[in-house]
Amino acid sequence: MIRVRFAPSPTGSLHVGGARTALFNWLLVQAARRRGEDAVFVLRIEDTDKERSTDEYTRVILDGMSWLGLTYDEGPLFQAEGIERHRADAERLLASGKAYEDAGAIRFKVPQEEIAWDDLVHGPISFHGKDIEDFVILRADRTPVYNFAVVSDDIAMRITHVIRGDDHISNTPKQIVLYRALGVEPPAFGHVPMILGTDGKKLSKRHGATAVADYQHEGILPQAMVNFLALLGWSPGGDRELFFSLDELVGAFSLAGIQKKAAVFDPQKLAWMNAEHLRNMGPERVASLVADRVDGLPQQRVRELVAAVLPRSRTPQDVAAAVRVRAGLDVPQLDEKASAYVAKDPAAYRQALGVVVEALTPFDDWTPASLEAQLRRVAEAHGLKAGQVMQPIRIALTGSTVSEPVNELLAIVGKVGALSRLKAAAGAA
RNA sequence: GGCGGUAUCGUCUAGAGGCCUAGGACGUGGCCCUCUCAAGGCCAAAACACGGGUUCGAAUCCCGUUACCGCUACCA
Repeated sequence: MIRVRFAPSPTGSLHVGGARTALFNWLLVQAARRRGEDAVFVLRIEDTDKERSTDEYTRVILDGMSWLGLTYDEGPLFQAEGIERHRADAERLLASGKAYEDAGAIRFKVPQEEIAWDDLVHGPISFHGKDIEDFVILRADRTPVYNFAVVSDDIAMRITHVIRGDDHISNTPKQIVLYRALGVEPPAFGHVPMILGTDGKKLSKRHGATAVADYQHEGILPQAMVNFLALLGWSPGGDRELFFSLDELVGAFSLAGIQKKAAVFDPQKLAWMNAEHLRNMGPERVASLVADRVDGLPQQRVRELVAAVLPRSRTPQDVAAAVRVRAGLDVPQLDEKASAYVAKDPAAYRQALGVVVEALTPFDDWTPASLEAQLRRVAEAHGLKAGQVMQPIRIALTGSTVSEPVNELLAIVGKVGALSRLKAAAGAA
């Protein structure tokens, strides 16, 4: 039977570091269940700051976890709700002489002995009591201090495995002596590496997006986020790194693969991984993902547009924008490179579009293969290179210098829409 | 300062004494494909922090040094 807990502070966001700790705990539970063991995931909120609006902040954590697909079995339990027990536990230590009063507060007397444990990820770690000062467990205002409250709560929740960030290693000996003083065998501890920003410093706001919600809004898929986070500080061994579902991850997960060293969060790799996940979903599922952004186009039409656009998209936003412009829902806005291309020789751009319009207006075999042949004939007839004809079309139709091949682009846009767009661009440029 | 943790390409990592001329991935550079590339294919540059041991043999084990990180609060 294992019971683990995830204990975030309600700070108004679910930090990627916290999300990853939650993920590791969750994975540990799921993997145990798969082996037929009883396993329980408890959610505990460290809500001690009365100034914060806990309900709202807790909501953010819950939302983040559910977006990632991380379910919990018990909770959320709140640290503040255990305050009577914390006080009673402190009184007990006071009564038994294991703690003493100091300026109105209760201070724990740290035993002068070796304090060691076998860390689940680091192996044996040991401290000596003489290096740890007696610390306050109950403040003068009778509120508990973190190191004491967690222990009391984890005992009450019968937690067997504490998986948390490396920054807690130095807290662990304090907590272990507290467990013993309270007459309870300490749980197993595992400290997972921290997540750093690209400058090697602890990931913080100044690194840009640090909350899972930020990435959600940027168009990162939850599967991609989970996949990426899992691989930050953990490795299945070998070369595998794409896991398209939580289920695959559970199958590969083991505490043994957890790294000891801190990992740098690389947004570029996340972006790549997101594109992989997006393509893996396929046109069908991506189409339903962007369904609410395409103004009620027929499903079948959305699906074929998505299929055309998917290979060059990294996020659902990319897909939606590309689909909309091809469907005629948005007028193409020339991006920087496209503007530069046109500006280089506006007359040539306009002329190329002119001859294309002329050649395509009477052309009815609107298939990729025929369009390709027709376009090449046009180019040759006017002494132009293929690119001098193709690129203006691409820009006029999408506003971008990058897209699927132009013949395919024309086919997917359709004759009527393409010609009117081309004519407009030929006249306006 | 004290205590603790960590140390393989720029980044994520494989590696658990010989399989390592150190593998993969992101990113970077080049080539191919080609009407474009944010698609696809191929190639390249790029790392065992340093110094001592142990061993026939060390990226892998031990010690030291250095660097980085954490804790050292009546913060969590």
